Amino acid sequence: MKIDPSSSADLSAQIAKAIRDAIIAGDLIVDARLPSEAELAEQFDVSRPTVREALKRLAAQSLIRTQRGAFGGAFVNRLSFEDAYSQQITTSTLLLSMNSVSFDTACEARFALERACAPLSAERRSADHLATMRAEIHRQSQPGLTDEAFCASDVAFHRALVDGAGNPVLSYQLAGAVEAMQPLMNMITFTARSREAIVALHTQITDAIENQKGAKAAEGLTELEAYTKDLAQSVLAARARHANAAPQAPQ
Amino acid sequence: MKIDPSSSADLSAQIAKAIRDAIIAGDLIVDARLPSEAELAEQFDVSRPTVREALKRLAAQSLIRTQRGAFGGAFVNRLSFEDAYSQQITTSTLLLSMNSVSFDTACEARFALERACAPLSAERRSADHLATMRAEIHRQSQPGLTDEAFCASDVAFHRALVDGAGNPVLSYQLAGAVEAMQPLMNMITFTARSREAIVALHTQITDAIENQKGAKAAEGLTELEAYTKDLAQSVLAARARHANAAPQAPQ
DNA sequence: TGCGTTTTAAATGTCAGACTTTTAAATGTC
DNA sequence: GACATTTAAAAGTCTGACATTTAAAACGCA
Repeated sequence: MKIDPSSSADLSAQIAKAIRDAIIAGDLIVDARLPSEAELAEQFDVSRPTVREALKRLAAQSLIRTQRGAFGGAFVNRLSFEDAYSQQITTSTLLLSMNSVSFDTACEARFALERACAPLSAERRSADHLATMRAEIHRQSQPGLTDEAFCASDVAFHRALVDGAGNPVLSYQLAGAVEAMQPLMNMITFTARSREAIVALHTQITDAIENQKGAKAAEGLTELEAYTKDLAQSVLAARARHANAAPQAPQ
Repeated sequence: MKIDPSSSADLSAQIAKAIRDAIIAGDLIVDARLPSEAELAEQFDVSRPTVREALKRLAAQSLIRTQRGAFGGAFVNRLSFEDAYSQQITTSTLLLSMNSVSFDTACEARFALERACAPLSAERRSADHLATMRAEIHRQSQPGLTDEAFCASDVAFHRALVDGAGNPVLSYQLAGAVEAMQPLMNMITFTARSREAIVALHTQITDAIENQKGAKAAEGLTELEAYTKDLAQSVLAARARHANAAPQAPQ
């Protein structure tokens, strides 16, 4: 584990990279204790604050955890699925919001991935997953529901569908795709009418999953994708018309 | 943007969270300049090293970039697809290596996701993507290729297949699934015989993509998945037999 | 006036040393 | 042996300083 003193990069970044590489290469196994900050400072020939900055970088990626007190220190963290989920969601959300990705592109990706889960989910879904899906559909039919709550329930429904496949790796990958769409979905105002159609499609999909008809569930998802895209398009068109009819002064 | 001084959590973690939330909420837009470290220290009523640790946490997630010099500082970073790719790959790789995910589970997830791209790729693939796929197949048929080079070429082939769908969000999501498998794939020794079969399946998939037969390409991927799983199973079985025949002393 | 050079100030990067707080092991006491 | 006390190690934090980088401002020269 060495750093290049002639490099122009931040020392803390170099040190973080050296340690990260050691973890990825397996030189530092899970729960292994890193040397103390003072020892690392001596090893890399830098000051303790610099080492600390490097360690904070690793902590931000959940690669290490720190513990205070005697026999404390920095330990290689076992990256849990939960940690990976939330990182995935943060990254995906920011990626979508910062890169002017079109609604259609994001929507297409999300439903394509979700269709990949459908056959597995149809094969393996437990009573639990089905119950969750039914419960969320029921919630979505409640008239007084806010748009935010409807979207949250929508996410929960699709999460249950994905989790039904019983493959944690798949669930992890899909977490970003499904959850990161929520802010985009929130931009669409759901009328009572559109909610009805979505609930109908959700029911159709759930029925297919329950009857272990993977292909039929995938079809339902395709219909839902088409409907969502149409909805978004009409909302955007209406917004554009409104902007033309009553133009706002540019900010 | 406030922190809770009574919280037991690290100050730098709290500060990082406050800034991260502001970015996600859109209060800090892309390329906006954060206050200088000294100003942030005053705002949050902490010292500059503490602020720096918080900023390094954000830098580790590519949320900000820093620039030295007058009128430098920390700026909200536009999370590029490239940055998102590499984070995705790092996270996925560590997740698989640290959580005793079975080869079958990872393999299933990867091919399920890849099948989701097949119809889109068949519809939209450019000459470029097809050329890349053919070139990688050709490389894979070279007899002198090392196992590492074969695996790298395999990844490149599948990347081209995924990129052929022309959906950057999909490419981003798949990056982790495909690349993170490489270390697991490397554990399997490819004999000349198995390479032949894989090249044949790759050719079959490429032909289907070229002829815009998405379903046929998906079938090819299913066959490839089955073949890969079989291969892994036989390798593991052979390894277990060997271990029984000539048991190693436990470490 | 206009262009190139130099100066300067603001900001990050780094260091040294000190103090605080937490924690668990070691020690002592009943 | 169980419980309280001491102690030392380590992270967390602060202060203050210096080094380095960088772009804008000031300056000088033609």
